[in-house]
Amino acid sequence: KGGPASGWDLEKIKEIFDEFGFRSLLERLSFSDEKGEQKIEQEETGEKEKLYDRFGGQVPRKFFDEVEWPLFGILNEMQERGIKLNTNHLKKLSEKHNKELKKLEKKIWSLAGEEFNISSPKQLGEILFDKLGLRAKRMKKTKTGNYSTNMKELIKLEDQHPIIKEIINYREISKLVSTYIDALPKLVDKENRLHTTFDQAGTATGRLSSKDPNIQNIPKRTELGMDIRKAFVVEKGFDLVAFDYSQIELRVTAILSGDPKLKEIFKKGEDVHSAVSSEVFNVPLDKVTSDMRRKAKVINFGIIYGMGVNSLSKNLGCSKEEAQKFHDEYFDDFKGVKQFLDKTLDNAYKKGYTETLFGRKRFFQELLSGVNWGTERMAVNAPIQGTSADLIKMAMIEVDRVLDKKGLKEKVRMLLQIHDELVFEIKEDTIKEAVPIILDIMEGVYENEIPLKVNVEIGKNWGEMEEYKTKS
DNA sequence: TATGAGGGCGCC
DNA sequence: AAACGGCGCCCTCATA
Repeated sequence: KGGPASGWDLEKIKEIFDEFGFRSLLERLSFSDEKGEQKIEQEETGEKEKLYDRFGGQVPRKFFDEVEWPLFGILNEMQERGIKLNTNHLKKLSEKHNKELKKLEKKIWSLAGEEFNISSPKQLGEILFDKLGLRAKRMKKTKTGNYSTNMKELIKLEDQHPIIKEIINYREISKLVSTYIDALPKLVDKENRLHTTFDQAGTATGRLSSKDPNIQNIPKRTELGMDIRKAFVVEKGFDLVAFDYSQIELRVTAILSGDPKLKEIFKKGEDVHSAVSSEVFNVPLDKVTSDMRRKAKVINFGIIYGMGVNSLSKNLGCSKEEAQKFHDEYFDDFKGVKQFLDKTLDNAYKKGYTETLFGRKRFFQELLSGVNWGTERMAVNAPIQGTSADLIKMAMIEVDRVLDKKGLKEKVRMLLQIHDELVFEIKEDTIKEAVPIILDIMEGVYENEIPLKVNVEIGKNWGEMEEYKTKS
């Protein structure tokens, strides 16, 4: 059964059975009695109710029957199919960057004047703060009272000592090498395919999570990150196609709040950060500078995350007074958003839960017994993040249904879901037919005033994707 | 050898 | 004074 300490994992057992051709034997054994049909039926309903229970009353029965349960089968297919990994490419990256780590290690040691474990925050802290005596303003401390050595703190120290730059460099490389470059190849099957496990009911908001490996946090921000993505490849004769919802959480915010200005921005198809910037800073759209847009972006994210004035000022790198000004200005411009957030919170305190557009609940027992600032932010975020999760789940089952109906499932294979993005492996000769189908389903999954927009990218690997334009 | 906490960090 | 939502995994280190 694979108890917590046994080290056995049901998927692994299945794989082993497959490998030795025992799977069919297993199935014959399980279903060989005269009531075979009935038994299969029972096991299915058993599975279904088991999954339902795992949601712990968070999803309405109807939503479960129509979305979550059909999704269960789809996720299983995605997991079994897996995605192809170019392990040779990773092997090359591993050699190159492990060498580089050795070099950096020596350099750092010589700058420090002694050998130590750079990967140990404790040892690193002793070198930086005790031995070298580095200091900065407002240094953050860890839970255990030591000075933090995280990225943000290191940057503050950067111009004080040449060692910092090297450590930052070392950090990035060692993170990506140990977590991805050296770890992923160990997890592939005989065909070099990587099989994640999606957890459908594991998050508080309704999102999926992914593990062994977590395919939802593959690097992409840095050059080395994109190099790692290049190892995610397609089978010969196929293309990798990624469909990602543009600004889904802000669009959902517009849907849920009905805020006229935010709605208008999306209806006009404007760049939301620029448009919000134009409102908040009271300048015409074409006078929005890149710095103003950057600030608006921080504010937009802040809304989604229930950010307060303090963290806003930290993130913008401005004074609290200034942040307060932006904050007030935003909510003055987007009164509907303000009302929505207030109402969400009010409801959470009254009922002890929040709800998505489709009735998925997240419970906050602690709010029933009084004010709780930490929880408030989660309560504000839950319906936004949750509704987005609902929408993409709905799109997934509709895409699967249509592909099945058209007999395209062999040629159009859904591989991954990364929260607002679906990745497919599509036969080259089917791209033209399949892309518009998937695109339309995703954009049309919830018809309303506010358009949902999906961007499409195509390539032979996940690190070299190009925009795909459909003439429509 | 296994577990859990701590620090840190990858993604959306 | 004031740390912003959701995840999973790496290494270190103490402990069992």
